[in-house]
Amino acid sequence: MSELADFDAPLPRSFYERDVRIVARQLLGCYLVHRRGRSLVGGRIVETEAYGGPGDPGSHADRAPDGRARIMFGPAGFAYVYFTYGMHHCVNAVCGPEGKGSAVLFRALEPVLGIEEMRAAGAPSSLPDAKLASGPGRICRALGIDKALNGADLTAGTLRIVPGKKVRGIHATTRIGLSRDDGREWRFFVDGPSVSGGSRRPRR
DNA sequence: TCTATGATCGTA
DNA sequence: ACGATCATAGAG
Repeated sequence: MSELADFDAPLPRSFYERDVRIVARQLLGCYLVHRRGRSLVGGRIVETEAYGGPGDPGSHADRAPDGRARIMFGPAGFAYVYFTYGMHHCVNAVCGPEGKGSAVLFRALEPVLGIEEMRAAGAPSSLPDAKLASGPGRICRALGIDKALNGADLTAGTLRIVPGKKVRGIHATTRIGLSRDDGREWRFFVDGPSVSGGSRRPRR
């Protein structure tokens, strides 16, 4: 994987076991990579959102802790993958101490590895390469992530996060697309063409 | 059981 | 601005 850090040296579990806001910021610049057969598909993380446990009205963990979000209450460093709007998957990394119920949602990647595979996964031909993983649903479509990866160990399985270069110029805004929220600025991104561009997106 | 809705995206 | 499309949550 050439200029990238090694797929065989993923972030350790201790990285995820800290406050979800710290982890969300430090994940920027790291690489989310999925090994599919012989090939690697992934990119540089440029946008994340932090979700707290009970008490964060925007978090799935605030609603039904024994439902789909129960994986959020388990140990850190595992994937929480859910299906929404009848057609999209979204992927998170469980963070914080076990039982806290917090996680980081991956919202956008800058495509780096397996760009041909990303495009073949059903992206509209009008989408430029930079936008192939721009948005939580697009990340999962581009990398081939679905509920089969719910609960997967991000430190050892086929879906991993590997360290990258430290980033500067992190912006913080309110989170996108929530019906219940309290305005906390827990969305983090670094400027660039791969940042998601939904119609409800707050400006910098 | 039944119904409403969503941490979205593509097209108009 | 709207429709797709279905698992989940909340109501009855």
